[in-house]
Amino acid sequence: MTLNPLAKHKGTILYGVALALLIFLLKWLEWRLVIFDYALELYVGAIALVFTGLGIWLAMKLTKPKVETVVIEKPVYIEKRPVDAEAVARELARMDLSRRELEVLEWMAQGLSNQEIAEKLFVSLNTIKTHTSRLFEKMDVKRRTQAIEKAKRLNIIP
Amino acid sequence: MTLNPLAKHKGTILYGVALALLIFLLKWLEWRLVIFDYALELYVGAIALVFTGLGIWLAMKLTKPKVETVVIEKPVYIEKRPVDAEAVARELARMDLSRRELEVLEWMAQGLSNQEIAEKLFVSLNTIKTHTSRLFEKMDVKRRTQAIEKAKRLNIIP
DNA sequence: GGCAAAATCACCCGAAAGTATGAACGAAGT
DNA sequence: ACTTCGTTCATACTTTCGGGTGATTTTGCC
Repeated sequence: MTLNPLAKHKGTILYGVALALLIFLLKWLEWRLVIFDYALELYVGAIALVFTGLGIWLAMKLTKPKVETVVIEKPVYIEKRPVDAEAVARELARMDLSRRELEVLEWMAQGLSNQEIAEKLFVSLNTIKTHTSRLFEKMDVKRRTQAIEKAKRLNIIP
Repeated sequence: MTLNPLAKHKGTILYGVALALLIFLLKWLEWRLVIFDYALELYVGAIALVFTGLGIWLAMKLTKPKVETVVIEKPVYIEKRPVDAEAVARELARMDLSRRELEVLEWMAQGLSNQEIAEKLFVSLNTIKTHTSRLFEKMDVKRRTQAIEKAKRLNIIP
């Protein structure tokens, strides 16, 4: 979760505004209720209720969700291709493909044209071209077919 | 999560007790503070603070913890991808690729350009283009990348 | 708040790939 | 002899791909 500077303090700002409104409300209540005998008790009760609610709301807003990790065993069919895991890892690290580039690579290996990939990812054709260019550069290949071949050989792609 | 009847209402009971204690505290404060001029404001402020805290505490205790479930797929290694040999054979028969077309397909999957394949097979570029065209037609694909994908999927190519 | 990387998009140009069509040749089968 | 099929090659044309350059926006991080 990343928040821009405004959103980061949204809670605080909301709290401030809510507090201001409450003070007006309380002043009004003070003025209205002093005419009764049991005004003070009612007033205090109301304040207690309102601020209890405010506390609850605050807590709801501000508590961070607990992250629970669930490990699910999912059967994955693996080719019995003997691979030098270390060499693969080294080459993968050297390539350092970004998430988007990897995504493009995957669709590319599925046989999609740049145009089709662009439509699938909701971006322009030019963007895909840029991605593929950097991809080929990083992977040290000249064509998409070579990229696919290398990716399959390194098990980047099933 | 299963709770016994007592534990189930622990929060409520605690809240009740806390409330009782607070009332005593408030009565005491009321008695102590009425002698000052700004007693009411202080009193109200204290109540607001205390009940805000109470609300937060309540929310913490009573709300179910927000849980973000993160699913981690743990790969379970299984021998080999199960292939429907018959279906593959049927499709292969339907395609009925010639010797030369198969050869071109293999080099294609290695990432070679048409020009490179032509040089490798000692024929002209145009010849390779003809082969690839008929290949795509037979395989019912539009691009070489699709042909490669399909060929790998059907185990025509390692 | 500012920096660096990633992602986005555009334009141009040449290369490669793919489509369409036609044609020549030889081997295999009837 | 005739047909069929695979292979070969060519020309012309369209589409896609890939390289190069530059720019703006978004995002992650310190």
